[in-house]
Amino acid sequence: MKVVTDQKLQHAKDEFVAQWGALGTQWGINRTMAQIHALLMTSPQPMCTDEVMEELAASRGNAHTNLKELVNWGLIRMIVVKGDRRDFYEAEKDVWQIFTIIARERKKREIDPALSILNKCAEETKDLKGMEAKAFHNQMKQLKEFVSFASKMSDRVASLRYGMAIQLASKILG
Amino acid sequence: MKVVTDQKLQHAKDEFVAQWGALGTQWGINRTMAQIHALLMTSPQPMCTDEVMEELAASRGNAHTNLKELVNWGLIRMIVVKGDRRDFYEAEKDVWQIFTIIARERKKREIDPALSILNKCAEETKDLKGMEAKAFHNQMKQLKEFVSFASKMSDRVASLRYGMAIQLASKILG
DNA sequence: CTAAATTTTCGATAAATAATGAAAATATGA
DNA sequence: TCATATTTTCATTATTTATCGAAAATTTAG
Repeated sequence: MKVVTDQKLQHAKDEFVAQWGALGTQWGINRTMAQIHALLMTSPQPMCTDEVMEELAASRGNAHTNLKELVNWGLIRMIVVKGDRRDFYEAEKDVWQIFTIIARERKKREIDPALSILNKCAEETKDLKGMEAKAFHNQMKQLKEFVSFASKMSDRVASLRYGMAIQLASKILG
Repeated sequence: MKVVTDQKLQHAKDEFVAQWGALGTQWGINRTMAQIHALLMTSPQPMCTDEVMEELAASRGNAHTNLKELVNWGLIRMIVVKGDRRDFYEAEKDVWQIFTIIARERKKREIDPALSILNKCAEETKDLKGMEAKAFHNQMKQLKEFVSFASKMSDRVASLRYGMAIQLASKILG
């Protein structure tokens, strides 16, 4: 029975890692990064680079680069095991933490640059005369205001504690 | 003065189209699709395929494919001009509409598939014994519940009218 | 200081994705 | 119906992005 359990567990884990990796590409992060994240989120212990390489059949360079990138995001952290000179890594497992980290990162990559373009185009056309120029300026302004609003919402929500977020959500869903 | 205005306007439009296109790639949609969307969002009239090709220096195949894709998303619509057998296209310009369309599409591509993986992995491990299996199952469950919650929120918010959304937002931002 | 272990970098290669352009299919008006 | 305009498809090519793997750099123990 123990063996069967282990097999089933291993199967589910492998599936999770593989599928999460495939999803990652939909998501704007590469397969290996998403796979490492999945692997560490479901690993009972921190893992070192060689274990990650082995588990995912990835090269050292690839494993290394993506481990560092995940550390940059804040989705995993480096762990020092004393008496061992290798670096180990463990994932943030709290779902709300994961969510806020991803929200911040996406805002940085997707919302902020859009806002800067919209601001620039709105600014450049604000004094122009003529129907067409006014229509363009107005469209930029509308977009800009909306994106700016979305940006603020994103910050606000990501800064809430989980409990507060749930409370807020109940107002929306209820 | 008219010429200067036209030049400035043209410059701002070109910039918007180019930059929006570059942003699109960050976004999981290809450059041409984002450029066409930018172009049509800021065009006073509907445009036909050849006009789009010309404006973006894109091939017919590329323009065609991405126009159709934008129609599928619901971000633009086909317009029939009588006495003209070409297809014309115009963009949805309302920012709240644009937002809800994109939210729906992202949910479909990013949230729903994640939820299905998490459900499967949680289901497969729900009866397993042992610490490790329980920990894995619990992690899947946590993730699943959160993603499912995010999915409901997304639906709910995207179904609101703009006025309601603003009202709700004021509770959050205020 | 030296040697071994480990991390980091990076040019080369592979894989995935986007774009082209021409041929085929379809629709329209005479 | 036929000729022409327009749309659609898709094999080929180009571009971008991801991965490899080995060399260089760094760290640590003795």
